[in-house]
Amino acid sequence: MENENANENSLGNTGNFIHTYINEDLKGELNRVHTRFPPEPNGYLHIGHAKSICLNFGLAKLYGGKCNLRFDDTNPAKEDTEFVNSIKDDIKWLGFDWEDRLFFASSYFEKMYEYAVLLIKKGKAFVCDMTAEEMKDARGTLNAPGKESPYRNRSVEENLDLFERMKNGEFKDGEKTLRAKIDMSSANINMRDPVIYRIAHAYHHATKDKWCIYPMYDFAHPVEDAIEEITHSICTMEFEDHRPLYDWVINEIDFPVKPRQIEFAKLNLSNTIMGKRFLRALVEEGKVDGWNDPRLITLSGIRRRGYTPESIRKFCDMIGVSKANSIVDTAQLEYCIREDLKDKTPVIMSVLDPIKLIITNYPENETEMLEIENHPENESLGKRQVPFTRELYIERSDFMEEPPKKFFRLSVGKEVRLKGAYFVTCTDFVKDENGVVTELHCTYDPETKSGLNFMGRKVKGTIHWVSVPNAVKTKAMLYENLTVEDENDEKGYRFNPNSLTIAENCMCEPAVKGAKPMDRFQFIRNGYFCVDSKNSTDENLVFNRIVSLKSSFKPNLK
RNA sequence: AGGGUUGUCGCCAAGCGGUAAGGCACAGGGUUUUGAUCCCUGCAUUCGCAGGUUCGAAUCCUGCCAGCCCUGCCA
Repeated sequence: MENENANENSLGNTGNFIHTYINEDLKGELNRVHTRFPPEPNGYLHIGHAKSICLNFGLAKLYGGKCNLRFDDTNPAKEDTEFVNSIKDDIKWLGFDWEDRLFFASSYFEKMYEYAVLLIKKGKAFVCDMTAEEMKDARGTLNAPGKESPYRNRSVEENLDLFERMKNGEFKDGEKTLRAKIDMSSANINMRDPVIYRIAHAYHHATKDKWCIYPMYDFAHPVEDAIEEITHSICTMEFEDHRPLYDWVINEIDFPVKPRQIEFAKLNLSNTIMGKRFLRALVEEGKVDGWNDPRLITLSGIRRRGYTPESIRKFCDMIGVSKANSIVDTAQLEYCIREDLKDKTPVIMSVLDPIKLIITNYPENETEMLEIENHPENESLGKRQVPFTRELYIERSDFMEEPPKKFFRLSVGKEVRLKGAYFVTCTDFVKDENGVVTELHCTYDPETKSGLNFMGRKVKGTIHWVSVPNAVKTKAMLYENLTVEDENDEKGYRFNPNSLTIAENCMCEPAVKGAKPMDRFQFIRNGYFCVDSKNSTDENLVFNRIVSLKSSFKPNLK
């Protein structure tokens, strides 16, 4: 057990409060750490789940312990095998391994039933005939105690008989429940004789039609943890006031191992809605391209967008774990992916919004092959040949008819460097009937060829370009936040109709030919891009912009 | 007299009685054939507020204030 200095993560960050708790426990009787990640298979995992996965698997690794993957499938109405598969894929993708410890709450149903019977025999549980409505009325309020159920004092024998008949399907949904007998006047509403078993004649994804009664979370979860000999059961803050009930179940059943429930604050990201309801609505209304739309913060969406598992893990390490509810700045996530990609991603030229640049003093049918490095610092990425011709595409935003001060790009009379090629000076431009610039005329200076170490004069700007006859036309998907703030909306936000911009005429240099789904490039000055795994083909490449580059360029500075 | 919990820089977050770590963001400077990267530099006399204890308090005590969660046969 390497617990002495086990309070630093991979970033060398100091530990969080959970390390403190575990270190304390390890000084006592406990000599091992065993955690679990317990998703309900009722939807897709998102980045908030990644925080929990990194926490649970990370703790196990840190303390030389284990972490189980357990599907908490106690509510057949919401769950499906489709989700268990996607959840497994996402966890693997994130880089974590549950080894041979894949469990399902549903595989414990038999044992759970026996434990429920045990509680009945101890006089700690009873079958209740109240309807949901009656129960609600009797529960009391935040300020007033509840009333005891008239069925609370049934004999053990009667309870045993009734509970067995519940199991045997003699009653309809909602007709009866099994309730823990605790305290209807507790200030903690969770302790007011909570329902621990309900009747649901429903098809379960794993147990099919075997059961028609299902345990409630508050009963099932501590039992699952105890069966798996979990030492630390880590969950989110909203379960904090369920902990007395968790401990009640553990103690009444008298499990030999007593897992400790520890709560932490779930992740919130600025300008990002994490809620399942919101995500589902977007998918069902067709506002996004399925659960893996690259704008979504589902793990499948983020993966398709081009985020790496390393970047997500780094992010989770970076934001830390605490009990304070907080909103993490999305800039931190973007920092993590740039940081991960910057040294290992080849840098090539691609023009998102092209206009034509014609070098009037360059021969018409000539093609020069220029050698350009694939990464300014990482030489191991090698070099490539890039064709240069009289007609080029450059970025529309690299020319201004009336440039502000400190505009280091092109305007009539200005000279810039074409990356890896020559200096060019703009002499003239052409507009169409709508006043839109369509073409630039420039002259180049042969002496300024890249690599010749020309020192005659300097230019402030270097812009990227793509040879017109050699350009590979592709599509680039540019993303923004899915929502925008809206004070007039009751939710405080609304769908952002501009969350997707498609650059239909994205002109790339030939280096992109043969790119396969999930291949990543830095398009110089434009950001990191990833070949879309859904819509891209060899003939028609589609790129997703993972993230733009940071920029200190302030276009408004006059 | 409901219960639980949180409050340290714009955003995360260490700190656990010895005189405010770190990261992101931001600002300034240097390098640069990406206005990127990289490299420096700056960025809380102060820890929700008010008292108290102490030689000494973000850390202990008291009282306020604010945020979040809880009245599913969801998890």
